[in-house]
Amino acid sequence: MIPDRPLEVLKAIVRDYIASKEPVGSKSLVERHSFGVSAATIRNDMAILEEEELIVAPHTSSGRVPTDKGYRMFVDQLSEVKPLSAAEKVAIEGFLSKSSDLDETLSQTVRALSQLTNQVALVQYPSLGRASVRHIEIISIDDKRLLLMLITDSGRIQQHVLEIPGGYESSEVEKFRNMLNESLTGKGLAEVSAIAKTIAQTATGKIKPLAERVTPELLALVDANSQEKILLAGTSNLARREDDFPGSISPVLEAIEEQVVLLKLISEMQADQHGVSLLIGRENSVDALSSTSVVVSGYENQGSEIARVGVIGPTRMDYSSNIGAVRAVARYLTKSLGGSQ
Amino acid sequence: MIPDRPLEVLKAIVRDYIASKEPVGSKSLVERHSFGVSAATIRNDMAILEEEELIVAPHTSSGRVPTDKGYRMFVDQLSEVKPLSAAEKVAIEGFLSKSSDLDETLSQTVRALSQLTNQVALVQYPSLGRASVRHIEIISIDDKRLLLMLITDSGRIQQHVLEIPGGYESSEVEKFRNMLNESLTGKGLAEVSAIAKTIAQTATGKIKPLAERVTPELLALVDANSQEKILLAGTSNLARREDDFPGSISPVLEAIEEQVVLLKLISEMQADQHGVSLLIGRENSVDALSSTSVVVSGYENQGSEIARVGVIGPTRMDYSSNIGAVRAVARYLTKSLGGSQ
DNA sequence: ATTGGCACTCAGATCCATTGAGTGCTAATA
DNA sequence: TATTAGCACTCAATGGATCTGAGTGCCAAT
Repeated sequence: MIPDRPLEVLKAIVRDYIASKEPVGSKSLVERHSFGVSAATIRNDMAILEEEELIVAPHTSSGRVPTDKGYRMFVDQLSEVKPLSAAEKVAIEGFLSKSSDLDETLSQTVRALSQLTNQVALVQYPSLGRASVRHIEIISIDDKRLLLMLITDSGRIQQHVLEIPGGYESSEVEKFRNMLNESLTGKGLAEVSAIAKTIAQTATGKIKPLAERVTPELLALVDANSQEKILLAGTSNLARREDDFPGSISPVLEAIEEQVVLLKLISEMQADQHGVSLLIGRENSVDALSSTSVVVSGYENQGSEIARVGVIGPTRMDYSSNIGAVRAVARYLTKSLGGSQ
Repeated sequence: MIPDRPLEVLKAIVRDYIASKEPVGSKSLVERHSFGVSAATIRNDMAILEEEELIVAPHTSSGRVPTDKGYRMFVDQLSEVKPLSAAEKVAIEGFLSKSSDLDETLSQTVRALSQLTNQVALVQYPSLGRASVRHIEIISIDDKRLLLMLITDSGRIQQHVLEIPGGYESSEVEKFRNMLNESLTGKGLAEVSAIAKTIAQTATGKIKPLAERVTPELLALVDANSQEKILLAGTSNLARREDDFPGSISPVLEAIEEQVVLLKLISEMQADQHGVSLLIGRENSVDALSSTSVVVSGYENQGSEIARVGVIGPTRMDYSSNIGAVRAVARYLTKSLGGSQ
């Protein structure tokens, strides 16, 4: 275990390094913080930290820089996160309280979070999981085309236009729609597939061709709905911190645009203390993101987590305030969804 | 007017500079192209070009670099654009032929274009303009909430969830919906406002409160529909060309994230030759975009342009192939919309 | 356990000379 | 008149060489 003062030294190093981006040395450390001991003593402490691979020297006899492990220890020690300022709270409320529309709410949220943190913000759409069918609608667009809609209880709406080359009769559509809703409303998305197939098979008469045409599309919608989706905002915030990335930022941006990878990443993260979960540097498995950290939290609807929201930025980030912001936004989001659901 | 050979020299300079990013000098010019004259002669020609501010020397006695004006002259001289390769055509077809859903089509398009050009691609959602109402739908979500939908003939679907605190009766909703559709279907979005208000005013009895609640939301939808929207893809392509931007890329990325600005920009562009329109460098009014060029084309539905699609990249871009790609994608998009509309 | 002292290290800044691609000009040439 | 060869000149970039200073590690003294 690491003794007390060395731990304090680590914290000081992390804070100073985050603030200055300069490797921090024993002397500047004693100058800026009042440890009550000499630089030589601090050096001894730093030797311990280096031994533990919590800090590292970029080159022989230069200041030290925290390692991923160092950052990790730092955030794990973080007993309290920086609360939002009143102004920030007002800003969030203003952003989120306006709409009862899921799409709008999420896109406003992600923008708010990116502005709040000056990082790239991301929010995951509520997906499959425990989502269930709230309503299925089939709307006639013209004589040959229908609009099929699936609304889930998480508020997500998915639609698809399909063509019926031979046309259709609206009474049949009506009948079929009612059949679908009667047997599917309230059912979990996972169950939809089996039930819908049964309906399609048992359909008779004029409805049969319609059912055969619509059912696969409905399943596709369910699929699309269970397909994860992410909203991003503030990519330029990453670019503004160019020098925090060794070579070029472009691989980082590429990785972030790659939604599949990101989704996998944030889905696998487990919330720890503060209800927030984070991956620091190489703790995540994506190579291009090895000098970024990800901070996410879950947001809830009806008491259970439905998706995640967070930020991604350089490892050298202000963890305390980012954790605070992510947590706060996640809560507001939960509240905002709860209110309108 | 500029004589023939100097013009050829300009073209050669642009091409070489685009390829190498190095200021190009008279000697390398005669080496790489067969002008049949000596370097000294080329130097004289270059003096003319410099006089006309078509090229400029980054520092005294270095090679020359095209100015915005030089690029402009270059593209205006461009008699034919690079056609897509067979492979590229196949790629586009593969991308676009899959869906009849506007959202999907556009998002696939923008991704295809960004991959094709290795630039940031953008596509504008069809908006107001000549769009008209195809259908209005009101769907009951639960006993206190309705989903209001507006479908335009451009295929754009806009929806909004609204709460009716006091609940509603489905027969009234039905009746009101029919009223709306009867008077609004086929009408231009611009006319909707007036008509809807009349309906709301003439509504009587039980429908009245419903009408009063729904109408403003409907207008908001029309508004949202006329509100321009842009889809972006491939931002990391810009980052990959970092060195083409003097200071840092981050202001460029910021400007691109600023949809309002971008929209204004591309809306004001007038198609010239090739059915494609471009802004080179400072020809656009956005300061942060002074070292980028924008290439856009319109795509059509039912014979008239409904929105635009294009790319944005460093001034030092391969205009020929980008123009070709944008034009091709715009055509495919028109075709793809036409086919399913 | 802490500290003052000291020799040592090394990245980064500064200075300088060299190099070479490129220019502009002039006088000769076709 | 248009082209060219020749030449002096410019200047960014390159590559040492040197200097500087923040910072280290270690040791002997407290």
